[in-house]
Formats: sequence, structure tokens, C-alpha cells
Amino acid sequence: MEAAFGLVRRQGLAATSVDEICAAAGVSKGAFFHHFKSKDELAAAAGYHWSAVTEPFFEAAPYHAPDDPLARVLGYIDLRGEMMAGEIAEFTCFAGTMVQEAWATSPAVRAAAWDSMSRHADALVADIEAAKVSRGVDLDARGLALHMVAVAQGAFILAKASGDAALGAASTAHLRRYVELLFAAPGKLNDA
Amino acid sequence: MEAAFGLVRRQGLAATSVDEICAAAGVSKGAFFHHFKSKDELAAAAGYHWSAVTEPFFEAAPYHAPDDPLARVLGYIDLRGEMMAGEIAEFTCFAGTMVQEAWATSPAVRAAAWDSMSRHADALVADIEAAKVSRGVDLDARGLALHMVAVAQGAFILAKASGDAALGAASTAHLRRYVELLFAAPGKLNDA
DNA sequence: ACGCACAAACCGACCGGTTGGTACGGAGGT
DNA sequence: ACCTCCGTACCAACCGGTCGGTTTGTGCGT
Repeated sequence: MEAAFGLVRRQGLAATSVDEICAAAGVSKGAFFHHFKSKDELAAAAGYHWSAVTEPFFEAAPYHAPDDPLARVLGYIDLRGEMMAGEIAEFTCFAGTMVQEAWATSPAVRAAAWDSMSRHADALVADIEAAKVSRGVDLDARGLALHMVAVAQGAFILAKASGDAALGAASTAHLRRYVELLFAAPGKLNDA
Repeated sequence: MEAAFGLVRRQGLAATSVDEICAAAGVSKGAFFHHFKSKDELAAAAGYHWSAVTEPFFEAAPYHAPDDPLARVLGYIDLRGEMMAGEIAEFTCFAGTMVQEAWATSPAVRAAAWDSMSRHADALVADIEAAKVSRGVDLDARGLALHMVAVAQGAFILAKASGDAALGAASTAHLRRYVELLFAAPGKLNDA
């Protein structure tokens, strides 16, 4: 499944053959189809596995440290921006890549990708809720979390199309400013 | 080429065969390869044609009417939000779908998709520049335009993954609020 | 008005290679 | 004896692309 991550992120799902995945994983085709009924099932399983890999990564990230919940939210956005550097295939999203081409043809893949994105958004909700309280702002926390996911996905596409990772990072900088402005409640208006 | 729009937006590029495109377009395979050297060349040509189709559409849209440049920018965002309804395959982006899977394997397709997105962003720059002047705000106009493109692309992925077009529209609503806040210069702070 | 030469447009059968998937046999634990 | 696990050989279907031949259009001499 992890062999599929790299291949699919570089070539897409349909363009990646089962033989390629087997070769990259160092297993035989017989072993592959012993564990997965079809390529489709592998793709879906890999989608869930993607969550299982990324979730611990974000949970262990240092942006959780600050006491201020808004600082944690902004720290998450900064992390996303910092991640958008180097090789494009290394920082883009496996789930997003798959769902772009398989959403209509494979319900299992779509469900796995949505599960991944949805859970990722859920992980942000608590900090956003706490920031709402601390800043006295009212908004839909999960809606904002999903918007953050959307911006990240869009930034990936921008980076892929332009070939410039910095363009993706620039988009996350806009997201950061948005969140800053959102939580700068009316009447506060401190500096800048 | 227009037959490819629908097929690729629903299935992706690699999963769409030349035979399928020919059948949908009502032409023979011989005719196809008479006009295009390869499937790749068709994809790239279709990418440029996508721009040629979408540009007049946005140029003719009523959001250009207001005298206030900021109202035009917000009108554009509103249009994007309104477009995210109905069948997902009908409102998603052909260029974005292609570049997601072909950015690393086909330079021609990537160039065509980037041309489409880049030009789309360029079309927004003039209004943003004018809004900067009218509101006395300083920012990178093209950077903001590209961010708008990114949010749209991200919203498409969100819609595809969730199966709910409304989630994509919600993301454009966040983009609208961001632009509103951006141009509400310090010291203004009227209502809201 | 007509015949003719020539080229561009077009067709669909066909090709080699690749695809996802299967059949089957053996290894090893119990 | 029986099960899970896995390697190999193989298959029918399909892929992008080719090719020889046919149709269609066009400019031109008469």
C-alpha cells in the first residue's frame, strides 16, 4: 500500500498498474491478489492507510504546543505551508489525487478519500472551537476546517500545474491571513 | 475535443480511451489520429480549447457590470459559488482534473493546464488592482488571483470526495469573506 | 461545363504490447 | 489432511497507434 502512495501521487491511479505496484513493493502478483480482491480494493485500503499514516504525523507535530488555540490553528496552517517545498510528489495528497479521477467510477475509493479528508478536518475542529471562545467569534468550525482542507488541495493543484511549490505555499499564506482576520473580532483591531 | 471534456471530467484522463473519445465525438479512429499525433497531443490541445471555451463565458458574465471594482471581484466569487450546484461532472474543471494525474508524465498537458489557470487568474488581476486603489489596500494582486483559482480547485476536490456540491460552494463563501475582510482597510470597520 | 490530376481528409481492420485478473501448484504451519 | 500464504504461468480484453485503401474536395486546362 505504501508503494502505491509514491506511484499514484506521481502518475495517478489509472496510470499505475498492479504490476508496477507489485514491483515497487517487492511482492508477486499472486500475493497482491491474495490480499486484495481487485486493484480498486487496494486503492480504497490504501486510502484508509493514508489516514493511518498522516494522522500520527499531524498529531505529533509541534504546532499543538501553544496554549492559545488560535496559535495552534495558525501553526497548523504554517506547517502546511512549510511542507509545500521540495519535490511535488513528496508533499501532495494521495487521497486527493485518487479521488480526482476515481470519484465517479469507484465508490470505495471515493469513500476512503472522503474519510481521510473528513477526519483530517475533524482533527482541526477542537482548536477552532476553542479559538472561537477565546476570541469571542462565532462561525461554523467544521466548515472552516473543511475550507482549510480545500485550500491545501487547491494549493497542490496549483503547484502541480505551475511546477512551482512556492505557489502552493503562497496560497496557504492567504489562508493564514484569512484566519487571522476572521479571529480579529470587531473592536479589537490592534496592530496592522 | 469537447467530447473529451465530459469524459475526462468524469473518469480522468488515463481512464478515458481514445476509442471512447472517438465514439462520443462520432468520429473514426483514423480521423482522430489524422488530426492529433497522439492522445497526449489531443489532451494538450483540449486544454487550450478549454480556455477558449471558458474565457468567453466568464467575460460575458454579469459580474463585470458594477462600477465598484471590489463588487466585481466579489461578483466573480459569487458566480463561482453559484456554479457549484447540480451534477459534479458539469461544473468541475477539465484542466484541473487533467493536470492532477498528468503533471509529471506529460509536459504538454501540464503546460496547457497551467496556461488555462494562469490566464484565468490574469483576467482577475485588473479588477483586484482597481479595488486596491479604491480601498487603499496594498497586496499582490496576481497572488490573490491565483489563490482564488486554488480555492476553486480545492472546492472541486471537496465536492468530488464528499459527493456534495454544497461543500464546494461553502468554500467559496469563505473566500468571499476573506476578500471582504482584506479590503476592509484598518480604520474603516463599518458594519459587521 | 467538364474531365482530370492531385492532395487532404477519413475510414476501420489490424498490430504488438500491456492490462487486471485467474488457475494452479507448492511451501509451511497445525 | 487441511488451511493460509504466495510464486508462476497464463489469459482474454483492451490499449495507443499504424497502415493501406477510399472518399471528398479543389484548382486547372480546355
